[in-house]
Amino acid sequence: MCQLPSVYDVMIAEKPKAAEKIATALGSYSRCSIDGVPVYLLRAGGSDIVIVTSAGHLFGPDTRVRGLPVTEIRWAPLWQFDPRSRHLRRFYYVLSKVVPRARSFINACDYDIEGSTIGYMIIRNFGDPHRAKRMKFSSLTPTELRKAFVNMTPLDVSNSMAGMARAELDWLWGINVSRLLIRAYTKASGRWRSLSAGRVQTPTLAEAVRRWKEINTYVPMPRFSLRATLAYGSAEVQAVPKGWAPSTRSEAIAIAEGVKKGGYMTASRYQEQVLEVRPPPPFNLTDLQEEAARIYGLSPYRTQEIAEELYLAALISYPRTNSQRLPSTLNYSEVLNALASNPRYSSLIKRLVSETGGHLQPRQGEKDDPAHPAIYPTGERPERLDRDHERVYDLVVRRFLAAFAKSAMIARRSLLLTDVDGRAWVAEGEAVVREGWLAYYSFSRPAEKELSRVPQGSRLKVQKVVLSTLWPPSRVQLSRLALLRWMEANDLGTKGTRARIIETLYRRGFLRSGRARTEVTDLGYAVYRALSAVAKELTSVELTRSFEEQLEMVAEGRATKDAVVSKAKDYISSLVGSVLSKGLDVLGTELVTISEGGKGPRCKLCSRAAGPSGLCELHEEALMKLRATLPEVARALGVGKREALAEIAKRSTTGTWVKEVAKAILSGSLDWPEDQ
DNA sequence: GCAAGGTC
Repeated sequence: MCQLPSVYDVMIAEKPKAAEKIATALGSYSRCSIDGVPVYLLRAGGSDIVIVTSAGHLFGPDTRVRGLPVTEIRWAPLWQFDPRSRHLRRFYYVLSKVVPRARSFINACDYDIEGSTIGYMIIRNFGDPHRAKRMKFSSLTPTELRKAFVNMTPLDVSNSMAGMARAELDWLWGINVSRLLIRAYTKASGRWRSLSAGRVQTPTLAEAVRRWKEINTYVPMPRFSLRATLAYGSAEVQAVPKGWAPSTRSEAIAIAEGVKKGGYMTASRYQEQVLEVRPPPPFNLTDLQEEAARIYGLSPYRTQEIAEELYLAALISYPRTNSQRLPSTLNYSEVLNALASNPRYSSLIKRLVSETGGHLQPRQGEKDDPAHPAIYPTGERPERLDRDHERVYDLVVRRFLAAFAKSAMIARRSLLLTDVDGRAWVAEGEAVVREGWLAYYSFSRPAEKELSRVPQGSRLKVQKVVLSTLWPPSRVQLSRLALLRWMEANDLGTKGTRARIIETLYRRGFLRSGRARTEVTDLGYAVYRALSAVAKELTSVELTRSFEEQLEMVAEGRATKDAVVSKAKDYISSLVGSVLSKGLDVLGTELVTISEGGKGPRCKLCSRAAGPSGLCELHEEALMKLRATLPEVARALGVGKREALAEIAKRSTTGTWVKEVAKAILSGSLDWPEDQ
């Protein structure tokens, strides 16, 4: 239990870890707890301070309205209506006991609009915004926190209003359009199903659709690769064309024969270039998710879950960060010493200390985060971790060690050659000449390849020339990781929500993991089409950009939250009204004909609704691309169109719909205008 | 029940 002073100022932190850091920074404190929620007591600036904490948002928008449209928003404690927020009840209880009795209130949540809102809502519900101040800090370091305490500013109400506006706009768009989808689906199919739309998830679905179409309508263009094996003494040298490529198969064959007949190539220049490769910066969450996916195939969401568990076990620092920078206040050698007690890292750390001579200057990245530094190991010794936790932890430790190590030195060697007809060829080699950070973080080690030094003018005997026809795969990717990268590049969602929102798309059945990659389902495509027809703004990142502009106006006091929200209410109500008044037809038709079969003509190649051509628009698009590319493929291969079509139908890199179209033409079940 | 944003 806690004995509170009779007069005190209360300081509200966003999360328990921050409360602890603030307490530590401000002086010697005593800590007690109520219901397991920590409370810190200390004297600072001549008064008694009580530090209490939330655990993220404590309040959120809710409504009693069940129908459509819904414009009534009530902010309510999350634990009262959101089953996943039940843990917040204890925090709510403690805040409701400690805050009201305070003399004044300090919002010490992270300095961003979400933090401003978290603290403001607590002060508004349990205290009094007129007797409140704001602490502004950009990191949780003692110096910064002390500075923020001395330089407190008036409560930043307009930032909180911007945060509330963000929440209300997201909620209005999300709840209304989701309900509209569900209702249309239920009406058209007679079944209930959970469907959803939102400012972040719907543009992400739209991007998945774009990529899915690209991949499935992809027609590979054959490339003819030549590889000459040359002998230099007892060494073998592999040479490939330099700066040119045969454009047809017959040309490639002629060249291969000419080179073989010529018998030798002449070395024109041997070059060696040593590249300095700096260590990668310490991890932010996205980089960690990328590496865990690349190296271990972990989904971004799984990686995030694991990182959060490692954080709660005090093994690593706060993972929901954008920063690639380690705090200068962190005692690096203390962390290294602690890590060295783990036999797994002791010899690596010994090596690191000797290589750096104890001079620990980490590589810092470009990206920063106002609230948190990059992810680093605390040095705490892990007890027992399962395989995936162990892997993620190991990545964090090694990336941390690598940050202090020297650059790697990579020698790129190349040998320029000329064949008897004067064409240029090149043989390449790569070697690690100094390991540097690669010794600590070996996941990025280049594949080494030898290349002996050959003096200029030497003749190298041609042993063989191999010609292979390549059908390069589409460069477009569709996977959880690819979508995550796209979201980050477009500033969609936040570090903490991106992976989760991607999972939502899978959970709703909009996306599905196929054999090798992700696919959009018929349902996902139907939802995308339906929304393009009735709420186009939801399908693009522009809605987020327009939110950002409006929120900035609110934060700067050039617009009020109520004005912005009420405009959105009007807009969404009329959107919902117009869809409802048309009997949900547009939505329902899209949802049902595409995902369930429905009535009307079917595509000759699948069960989707067909257009006038007898094909659905996806196979139609595949047919068009095939038509545009086929002549070029046939010319490159030196064969007729029908034979080229047979080749395309066989290739594993060909897009699925293109393959289906090609097979149908070959079997005669689909007309091919070019034949007539 | 539907969003997206905090964080346990």
